[in-house]
Amino acid sequence: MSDELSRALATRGYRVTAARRVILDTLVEHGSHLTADELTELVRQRATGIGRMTVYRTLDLLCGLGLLRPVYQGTGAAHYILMEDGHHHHLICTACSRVIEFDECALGDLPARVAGRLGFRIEGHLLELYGVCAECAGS
Amino acid sequence: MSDELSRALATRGYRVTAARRVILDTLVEHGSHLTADELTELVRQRATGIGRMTVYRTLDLLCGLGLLRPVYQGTGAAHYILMEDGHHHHLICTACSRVIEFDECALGDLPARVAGRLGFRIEGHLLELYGVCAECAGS
DNA sequence: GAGATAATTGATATTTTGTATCAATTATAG
DNA sequence: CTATAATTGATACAAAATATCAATTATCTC
Ligand SMILES: [Mn+2]
Ligand SMILES: [Mn+2]
Ligand SMILES: [Zn+2]
Ligand SMILES: [Zn+2]
Repeated sequence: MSDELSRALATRGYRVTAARRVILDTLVEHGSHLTADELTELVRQRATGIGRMTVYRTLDLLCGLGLLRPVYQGTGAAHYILMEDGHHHHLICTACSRVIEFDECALGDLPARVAGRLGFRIEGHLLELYGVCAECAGS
Repeated sequence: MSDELSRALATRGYRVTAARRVILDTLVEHGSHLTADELTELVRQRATGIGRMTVYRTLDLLCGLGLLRPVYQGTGAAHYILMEDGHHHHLICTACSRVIEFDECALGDLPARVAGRLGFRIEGHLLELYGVCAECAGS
């Protein structure tokens, strides 16, 4: 929910402005995987006059809070994924670049083990599995 | 080793040219996390006259073969990580952006389970754990 | 509510990063 | 060596990200 993102901003002293609200709503409703400029386009369909810079800055803000994460998905632009509950998981076809999400998160005690050894406090993770999808394999 | 990368190119019909050899050597010896332009700089210290495009293309080639992977590490440019044995693991401090590698790979049968369900043939993965490092936490 | 204060915004300019093109070069096969 | 095709690198271009700053807006104090 975009409400959660709003609250996350608010509790850290950031203002939840009209522009930011539209950006967050659009981001959440579209379900991530957007680039900054793609998001700007969508945002401008809802509210005219929102600057590109504001979108970039809002994305940076969320990234800084660990709620969002830039990843590559083929092109040169960053695609942003929401880190709901701190994590996100992808299955990516290296042949057709298809990206599939999956929820299963069976890392077990790996994060805790690694973190403990190195003195980290873990907050989340991104797991991307690479392979060849059924369509691309059977050709 | 850069020999492995060379062989990977060779066995797929790509020529292992002088320029490519220097690029691969530099990439491996420096131990990844470089951007394309950073790598270009380093490459040019070893062999003058190597074009930026050749570096970009060689990186693309390796990415296409699943031996390399672009990730974001703060800046707007792609940082390339070597996918030795098909995988790579990061521990990233969200406070200071420090990136630590770890080898431990205890995903268990997760890849196989997810892959089986969706008809994927898995070739590798990237796991990034996000958190706060000891230095940043104790301040 | 009015004014002071500081955060935020968006236009603009600039830099950085990535891509397309193409003639010249180089590697490989025969 | 010659023919062929892959590769290269200069150049031009496009896309993406960042810097700047005056104008606007939100919040706080009164
Ligand atoms: Mn996703
Ligand atoms: Mn790494
Ligand atoms: Zn596919
Ligand atoms: Zn740190």
